[in-house]
Amino acid sequence: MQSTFNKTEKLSSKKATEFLFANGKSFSEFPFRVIHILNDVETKFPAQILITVPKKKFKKAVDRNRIKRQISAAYRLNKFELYSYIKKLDKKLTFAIIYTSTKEESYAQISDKIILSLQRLAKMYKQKDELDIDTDN
RNA sequence: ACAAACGUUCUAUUGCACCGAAUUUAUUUCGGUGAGGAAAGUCCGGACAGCGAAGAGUAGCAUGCUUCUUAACGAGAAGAGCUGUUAGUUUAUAACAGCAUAGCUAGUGCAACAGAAAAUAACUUCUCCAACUGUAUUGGAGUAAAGGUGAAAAGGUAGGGUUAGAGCCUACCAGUUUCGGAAGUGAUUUCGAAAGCUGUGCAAACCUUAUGUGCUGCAAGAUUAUGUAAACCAAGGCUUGAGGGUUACUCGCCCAAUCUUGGAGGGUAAAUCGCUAGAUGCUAAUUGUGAAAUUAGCACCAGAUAAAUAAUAGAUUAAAACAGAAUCCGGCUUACUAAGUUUGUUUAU
RNA sequence: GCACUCGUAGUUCAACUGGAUAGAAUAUCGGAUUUCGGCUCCGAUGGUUGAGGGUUCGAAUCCUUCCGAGUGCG
Repeated sequence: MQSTFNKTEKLSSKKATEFLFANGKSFSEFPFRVIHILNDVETKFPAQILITVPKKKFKKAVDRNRIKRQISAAYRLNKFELYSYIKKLDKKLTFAIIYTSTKEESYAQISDKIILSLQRLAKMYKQKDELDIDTDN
């Protein structure tokens, strides 16, 4: 499997975005805040991601672009563990990553924290999956 | 010394957007292209597109020495005038920097404190006349020569003149306006003559005047499929003028309510076009003081839509900034890099 | 993409279409009062009026260029 990051892996539908922010559950893993929910989205990939960096904290477009690129690079290299869990479910996962720190962090730190938060996300849906199986039994 | 231009390069791994080709019908492979001098601020000007049933005027807004450049401009070039600094000094003048530089002699308004008075100058002084009376006071008139102020005090000096004074008159000096000659496309400069003309400052105060300007912005606007309102259209009927629509207002223009029947269709979400070959770029020659223009040759150089152009590691290095296209151009403004290279100007040797 | 508004002591606000020393409350500090503290009273400190440039005799105020904060329209 290749560590791609296509247009179809990004959350771009307005409706789905509104649904996510209205009904999604969230947790924060500094310097990120993750909002996530299951939804029916037309894509080949098991998940769609939305990366945002607030304009209030980073005035310059160059800084915002750089952080977004670093996050997306970290995501595409470390997404497979999450995919393996989501693939078992019928629905697709949509989630947003919001950068909440006011400073620019190094790439090593961002990559570590992305791995951590993806693991947390994966764990939550793994538990649900197993619980469903238990109730069936 | 100052100003301008140039805005690191390469390797490996993993990736992104668009275009083309192949394979083949939803993917894969290969190749090509992929941010800036400011892409920024949005301070101006245009192109392009739509809006008004056709149009006119007003308001509003902007600009304001001259000539030129330009598609256009509030931008730029070359000049004129004014102001300031420096050098020089009896002056003259030179260099540099800046200037929203039409009109307070169209009208209105404002000018704190101080000062007699801040724009119709009479408070004190000075002079004359009258009263009372006895050497002072009161009243009337004249007078801008003197009065410590102030940012600014009503041309300056000298003489004449007068009751006292005054451009009241004369001479010289300074300025203003008008007329004429010369130079210049012109702003203007310069020479001469005339007018006692001497009229404070502020228009980035209201305003007047000249010129320009319709309004809204690519979320403009066009098309497609899904599908339907209380909004729209047509016909009939009622009504004959209440009202409604039309860019900020006025005129003008358009419609004719409520009811019945029929037709067509919006919001919302999405896709395609608009969308990148152009007042284009580079080079050379010619013209022009210059902004710039003309001609010739060559080139095709981002087009995304939560938004691609990158992430990591390493090398090169003294160190590498400001910063990321969103319809497109021309300017202005602001931000900014170590060493260096190139170009131009000036000064010194 | 357009169209606007506001920046004044540490904080919250004033300052009349330009006039002098930019004022008030509160906070801070000092003193008085109290056995001590609070309340109260008195006094002091604190401002390059967001930054630069211009107009004017004179600018917080007028004009202009930036910086920052915020609002509206589609």
